[in-house]
Amino acid sequence: MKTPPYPRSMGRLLNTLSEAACGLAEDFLRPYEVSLAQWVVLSALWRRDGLSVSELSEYSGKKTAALSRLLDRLEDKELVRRAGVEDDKRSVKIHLTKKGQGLSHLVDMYKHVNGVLLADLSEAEQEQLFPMLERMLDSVEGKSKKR
Amino acid sequence: MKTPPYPRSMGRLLNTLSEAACGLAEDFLRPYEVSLAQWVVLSALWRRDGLSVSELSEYSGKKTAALSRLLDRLEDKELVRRAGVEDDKRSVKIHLTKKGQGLSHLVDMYKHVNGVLLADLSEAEQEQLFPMLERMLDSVEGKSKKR
DNA sequence: TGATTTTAGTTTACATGTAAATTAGATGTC
DNA sequence: GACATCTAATTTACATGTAAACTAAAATCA
Repeated sequence: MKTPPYPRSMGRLLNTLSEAACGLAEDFLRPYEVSLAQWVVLSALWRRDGLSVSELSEYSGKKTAALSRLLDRLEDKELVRRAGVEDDKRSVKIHLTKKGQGLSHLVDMYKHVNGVLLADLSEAEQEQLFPMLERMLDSVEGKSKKR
Repeated sequence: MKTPPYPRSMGRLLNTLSEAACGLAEDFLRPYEVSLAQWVVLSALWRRDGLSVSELSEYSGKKTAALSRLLDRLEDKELVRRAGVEDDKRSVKIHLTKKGQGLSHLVDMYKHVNGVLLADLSEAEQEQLFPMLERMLDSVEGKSKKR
């Protein structure tokens, strides 16, 4: 049973595209035994080490509850380590281990995905596409119950 | 910590958009106590009742393993019911209950999401946007390890 | 200062997705 | 017909996301 051609659903198209893009990323990361969710957190730390859980949440868009457990796994893999903060004992800063730093070249993973996604679009088309998508995002965020 | 402006990541943009669109859909469905994942399955059945698990898998893009459990919940909610097939006793057909049929107006939920997503794009822009996204999808599916 | 409210992070319960193993029933081939 | 193989669906183990409850510490304020 195929998706009916009309009326077209932008939501579904975005969803399919997003999952396809995630699939590419997962394929790329699989040899390194890092999940896409983990990569998102690591990529923040590769850019700036020692972020707090809250900062990672803001960066990644994930709730701290989700991060808490994800960080457990990154610690199990010895890619990061939690460190208490002297000034504010509620806060926890996350640091890369040597092993975690060793994967820092993966920070460019998204370029590989970008390359595949944009392979068939001209520069001019990309110039049109990005702003349209960004305006679409503005529309949704204006309507969203969150925020 | 904000997303850096350059280089732009199409993967991330698509992901953010997709999640925002899913959020809209979830908000819309919340009063009916139906999740988006459940809606996808129900929407297939509202169009054609009595699909098998495999057919639902093909339609929804979900693995049968995921559907199996999701259908358990839809059965718990008494929205669908499983029925064995005489000809092939491995196969299971899924039928809407009266209660499930009673929600069939939700089949148009995606139009609400479409409306918000496309609110700020002209007809002409939409005519450009859909084909570009579809070409992007073709690019990914050409590269994907799956299929 | 002492009580109240916020904030940071964690934990728990639940829904969902994947991969891999399992079960039972078709199918195909000799 | 009997054995090997394929297929449909389920089950299990695990990662991840959400919401809500919980803990501990900081900040506010009367």
